[in-house]
Formats: sequence, structure tokens, C-alpha cells
Amino acid sequence: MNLYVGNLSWGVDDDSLRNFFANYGDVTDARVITDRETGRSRGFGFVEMPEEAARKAIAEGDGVELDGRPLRINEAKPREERPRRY
DNA sequence: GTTGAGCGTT
Repeated sequence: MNLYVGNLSWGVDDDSLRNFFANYGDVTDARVITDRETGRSRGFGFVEMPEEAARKAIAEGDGVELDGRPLRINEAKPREERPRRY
């Protein structure tokens, strides 16, 4: 299950997210979205984990502060195809 | 050296 994590602090990274969500269950994948051009964090990320862990993460982790900022956790939209120019 | 809603690179 893909999870969208927003309101992240600038200093958080993939490992930090994985470590945080690992408290609620097994983390399949955790990635903080950094700006592809500058490489700086955009302030949000995505975490993939089993539904049991995901539900717990949303219920328990949503609103919990990480690095001084409350996390916004929601189910992520499917990332299959991106709008693109014809 | 900055910023703060929002859904990612394949």
C-alpha cells in the first residue's frame, strides 16, 4: 500500500522516513521526494508498506511530529502514468 | 544561507 507523507521537514531523508514508519510495521519502500533539479527536499515523500502497517501508520503516525513537524499521512494516488505532452 | 502546499524519477 502506497502512502503519501506530507508536511515533512527539510532535513528529513528516505532513511528517516523508513525509520519512522518502521515503528508501525514493515516498510517495503520509503522515499522522500527531493527536487530532481536541485536535489533539495520538497517536503513530502512516499512510503510503501503492508496494509496492516499502513493502516496503523495512518492512524498512529498521522499528526505525529518528525523533526519538529507533524506528518501528513494519506493513501497515495496511483503513480502509473503521468500527464505528458503529445 | 531561501520555501511550506502538496502526490514521486522509472
